[in-house]
This record gives sequence, C-alpha cells and structure tokens, in this order.
Amino acid sequence: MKTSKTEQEILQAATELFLEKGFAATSTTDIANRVGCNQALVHYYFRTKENLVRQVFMTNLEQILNLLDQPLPEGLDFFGIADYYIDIYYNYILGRPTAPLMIINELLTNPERREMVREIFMKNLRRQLMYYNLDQALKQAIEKGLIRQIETLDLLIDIASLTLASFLIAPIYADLLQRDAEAQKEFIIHRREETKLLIRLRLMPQKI
Amino acid sequence: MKTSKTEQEILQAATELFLEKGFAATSTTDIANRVGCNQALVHYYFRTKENLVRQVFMTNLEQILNLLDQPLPEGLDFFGIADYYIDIYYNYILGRPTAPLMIINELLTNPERREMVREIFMKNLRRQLMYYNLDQALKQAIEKGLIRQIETLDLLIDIASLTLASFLIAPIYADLLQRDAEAQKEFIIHRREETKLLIRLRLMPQKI
DNA sequence: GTCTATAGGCGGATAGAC
DNA sequence: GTCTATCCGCCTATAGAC
Repeated sequence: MKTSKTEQEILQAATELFLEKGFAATSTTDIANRVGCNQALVHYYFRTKENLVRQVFMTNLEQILNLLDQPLPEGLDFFGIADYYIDIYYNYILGRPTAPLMIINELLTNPERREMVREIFMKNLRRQLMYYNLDQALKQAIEKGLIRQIETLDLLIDIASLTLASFLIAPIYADLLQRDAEAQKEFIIHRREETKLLIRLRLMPQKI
Repeated sequence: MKTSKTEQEILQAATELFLEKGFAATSTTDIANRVGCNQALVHYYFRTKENLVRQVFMTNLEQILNLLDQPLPEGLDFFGIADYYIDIYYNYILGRPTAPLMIINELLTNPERREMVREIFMKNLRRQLMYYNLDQALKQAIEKGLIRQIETLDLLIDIASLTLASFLIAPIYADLLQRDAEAQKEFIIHRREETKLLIRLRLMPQKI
C-alpha cells in the first residue's frame, strides 16, 4: 500500500507526540501543528484518532517483538545468550526511552489492546518456534547441570522486568538527584550491567 | 484539619477512579456520579481537579514510602531482611495493584510531580536516616565477606524493579493466556518467590 | 452544603469550497 | 489533497437559588 508524503509526516509527528505525552494528552490539533498543516487533514488520512493510535501502537509493539526474531550469533553459551538479549533490549529502548511506558500504559488501561497482542503472537509462527526452541534448549542445559533450574517464562520475565524498570526509573532518578541527561544515560548503562550480573548469578549452577 | 463526610466520600471515589482509569480519563462528573452527588460539589470542596489529583497522588506516594519506615524484626540476616522487604511491597501492591502504574505514569509525564517527590524525601529526616543505616550495614557485611559487593541503591532498585514489573505484567499475562483473576494472583505470588530467589543469589558470596 | 443552570473552552469529526 | 468553517459533545469551573 502506497502512502503519500503528507501521510507519512502525520504518522511521524503522531508517533513523536504519543511517545512524548501519551495518547490521551495528544490532540489531533497538536499533530497538525507539528506537521504544519491543519487539523482536518489528519482526519482526512486516518478518519479517526483511534485509527492513528492503533497504527502507532501496533508498529511499536511489532518492533519490540521482532527483536526476538534475530538469529543468535554462533558459539554462545547460555550466559552469553542472556547477555546478548539484554544488550539488544537496552540498546533498543535507549533509542526510544518512552516507548515501553506508552505500550505498558495502553495495555493496562485498554483491554482491547491486549487482544491485539494476542493476535500478533498467534499470527507469527516463527515467534512461537523461537520460544519452543529456547524452552527445549534451557531444559536440556538444566538436565546436564549447566544452569540452575528455571522456567523459561521466568527467565524472560526477569530480563524484561529489569530492563523495563530501568527506563521507568531513570528519569525519576535523574530528577531526584538533579542530574543531567548524560548522567541519566550512564545510570541506564550501569543498570544494564547490574542486570547482566543478576541474570548470570541466577543461572549459575551453585547450591543455595 | 477536620473534613466532612461528603468530602471524604469524594476523595474516596476520586482515589478509586484514578486508580482504575488514570487521572486524565477521569472527569469530575465521573467522581460525582460515583458519590451520588452533582459535579459542582466536587469543585466546592476541592476547587480544581488538579488539587484533587495532587492530594490523591501525594497520599499514595507517602503510603508507599512509609512502608520503608517500619522497624525491622530482630535477628534477621541480610537474606532475611531482603525477603522481608520483598514481602512488604508485594503485599502492599496486591491490595492496590494499579497504584504503582498511576504513580509511575504521573512521574514520567508530569515533571512537577517529581518535584513533589523530592520535597517528600527531603522533609523526612527519618527516611534519610534509614537509608544511611542500611548503607552502613551493607558496607560492613560486604567487608566481612557475608554478602557479595553491591551498591545500596542497586539493591533497592533491583527489588523495586522486579516487584513493580510483576504488577505491570500480571494483567497482560492473564489476558494473553486467557487466565482468570485467581490465576493472576498466583502468577504474582510465583513472581514474588522468584524475586526472592534472584535477590538471594545476587547477595550470596560465591565466586563468579 | 447542596443543588440547577450555564458559561467558556477544547477536542474530534465532517461539510464544502478550491 | 488541502484548506476554512462549523457542528456537536464533553469537560472544568463558577454563579446563584435554596
């Protein structure tokens, strides 16, 4: 489907504003102002604001899920794999720090968005295969005593939790301690390494 | 300062609605409807919606921070202390699962709220003392080799991240896997135990 | 204190000229 | 495709009767 230059600009401006202020706080007039056109044009292309929101939401969500689809570099053990995924997610969010909040927020307050997530999951067989493969590999490694017992879902949630929270906490941290943007970035990188250490220790097969 | 019964009811209804739908999506008319009065009365007591929001926000934030002020039970080692705080926070949020989202959301989108947080921190000397004491105790334990090297702030953020994220992820998890509320609660309790394990392994003094 | 009524503004959406 | 003009509805807030 071909899209005109103006339509692209509107979509781009909408994405920026949604990430800055959230969906609810952004009006179609705001979007038009940033593009430099009038408000009617936004409705001409997308008819309703809801359509626009849906599209931005889906695009961002797809991007995040697609990060999992990349092929693994060869010759990594599980500790290397964990580090690899942690790096991927931190790097992605570093580029768009407010994206996870927008998505989380929308998922929590709007049940129909969760329906959209299930659709995306179910449609993508490759993603289901990825999960299955990871699950099998983990189980084997646990049996061989290479890593400590853990559910696959728990490992993923552990990583996601620590990554997500880093970005939620970073701006608050920076403001509370009156630090600048550079210090905020350093904080996130520091948290990335702490995350790697936590996960590594979680997987290391030593007795409790 | 004495507050009338109606004022209490309005505050209560506002709190409920803000936690359910967020600040922006809740109108003063919504609040009046839940109370069973008319919308003008809300403004009679609080003059502006912003005042109401501020009050609810501050109250919830204070409650969360006050959880840290409780005296520790005697005779716990650091692993016990960690478990103790993890339990406190999980139990609190189990009672009001959407409170953290409301606060995080407001802190991220509204810079002036962060100013309020700093005020609360700075005013409460006892809280600063608590942090100082924890910091000292941790440093000593590290020197003695009882626990692995860790920054005090990192330990607190580790715990907060995992706790917070559990509640953000729980409703999404339940919807995606089409589980009911009971399963959702089980998920959170399961995550609580996983959190304890992670922190325990992080603190255990063993070589990497 | 509690009500009705209403002002005033903003947001989403559409009609219609060009 | 892009614009101006405008409708409609909801929101916050206030005025004023009781």
